[in-house]
Amino acid sequence: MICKSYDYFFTKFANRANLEIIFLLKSWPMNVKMIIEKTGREQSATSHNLKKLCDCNILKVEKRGRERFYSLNKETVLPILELVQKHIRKNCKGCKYA
Amino acid sequence: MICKSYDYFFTKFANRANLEIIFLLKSWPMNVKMIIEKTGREQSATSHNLKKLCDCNILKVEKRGRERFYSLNKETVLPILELVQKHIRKNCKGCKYA
DNA sequence: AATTCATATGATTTGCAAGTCATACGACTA
DNA sequence: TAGTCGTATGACTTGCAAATCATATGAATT
Repeated sequence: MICKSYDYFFTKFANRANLEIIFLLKSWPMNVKMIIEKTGREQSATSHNLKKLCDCNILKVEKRGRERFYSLNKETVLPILELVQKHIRKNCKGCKYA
Repeated sequence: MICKSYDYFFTKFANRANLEIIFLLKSWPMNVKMIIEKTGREQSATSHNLKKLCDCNILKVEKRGRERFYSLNKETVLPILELVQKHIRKNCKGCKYA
């Protein structure tokens, strides 16, 4: 069924921690330490999250020494976020969390 | 935090049953009975799902007698689905579910 | 070579969203 | 007005994704 891959993709965005990482990396690439500092979450949890985000190419990694720099796949992710923002602004005035 | 409303929105798409409904309603509006028939899922579950999808205006409802017709908010949802499809095709060749 | 630093990994636990079950409700029909 | 049809609702249960915990890895530094 086609829905599977969509589900798989959307799942990554349906998570506060992941979204925080994504929004954070809109500015510039960061290594794990920086990401942890900014988000205030656990190292291990963050590492798991980063892996999943890489799995479907929402993020990409680059190794430098013992650090790893994660960057956002802006080409496809930013336009999606824009459309979603548009929807939220237009349609979610009365919504629970908007 | 801004992420909340995004999370809330994306959660609706990160679910097989919901996605099936969304894709189904790309063709035309349907009442609950039709939706159940096509998806093969439980009436009660479907009703819960439909409610959530309406909550953030991914779907809208129209009452006709004792039936309720659900239709997709094509204006904002279709463009999002297209971009996501694009991402999946490009970036998820080797992904678990793509 | 031992230690520390940056990060990943695997196993386990846990929280919560989604499904189930039972029931309610309102609109139509006989 | 009793019954049934289409759908919603609320309480309860459950499955699974995400967080946690403990440990590993590999690269730098001493």
